[in-house]
Amino acid sequence: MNPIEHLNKLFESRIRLGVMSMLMVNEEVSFNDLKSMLDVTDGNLASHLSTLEENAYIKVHKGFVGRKTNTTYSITKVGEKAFKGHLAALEAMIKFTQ
Amino acid sequence: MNPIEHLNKLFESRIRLGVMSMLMVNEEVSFNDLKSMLDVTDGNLASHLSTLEENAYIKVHKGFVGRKTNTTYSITKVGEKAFKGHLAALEAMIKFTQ
DNA sequence: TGACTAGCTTTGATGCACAAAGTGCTTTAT
DNA sequence: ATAAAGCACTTTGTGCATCAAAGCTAGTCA
Repeated sequence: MNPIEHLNKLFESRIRLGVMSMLMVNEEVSFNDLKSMLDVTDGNLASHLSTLEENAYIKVHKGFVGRKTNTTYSITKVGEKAFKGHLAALEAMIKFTQ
Repeated sequence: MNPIEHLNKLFESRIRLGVMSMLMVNEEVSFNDLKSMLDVTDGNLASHLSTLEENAYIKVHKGFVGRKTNTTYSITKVGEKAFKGHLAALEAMIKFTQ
């Protein structure tokens, strides 16, 4: 049995992994919160977010806080399923090693 | 708290992750067994193995089976520690998301 | 008006993953 | 003896991903 065959390619990036983790825990997270919690540059974050969005793992909501623009992100059903699948694969791998 | 800050960069590759898993479970694994279990080309495997070796995570043993050459790999203390640290970080992240 | 924030996009450099082919050595088959 | 095949690489080349930095647009606050 191959211990790694069910790992999701999209989640090999620590940043995308972090984004998904944050979005599993929080209903909505703003661009700036993601940026500071994951400690990345805005450009870098934006590009990872757009890959996740292209794969329909997350969705974007452009809104306001007071009169300031505020973009938030949330996980989709598809994304949740993909992420849980990945976690299951990781857990299987961890069990495998014990 | 950043959920991904303790993840090990070397273990972002599924192949290196797979090699380490195999070596956690088995005292020694041959080149060909790794190759077939992880389903990779020999060149690709060799290059990942050499990265792991450069980082002292694994060590090589060149021997024989009968009269045929047989190279096996095993995990080092350093590698075991690094891998366990990575697994702990993954587990923390998984817990974080639940 | 002038500085500042938010959220991107673009650019460009660097590095990595991977397949494929080549290599040197040995074994096994004919 | 010669050919074929296996083992364990190394080399080469391509394409892709990561990332920082800079640029950009639109709005905000002083």
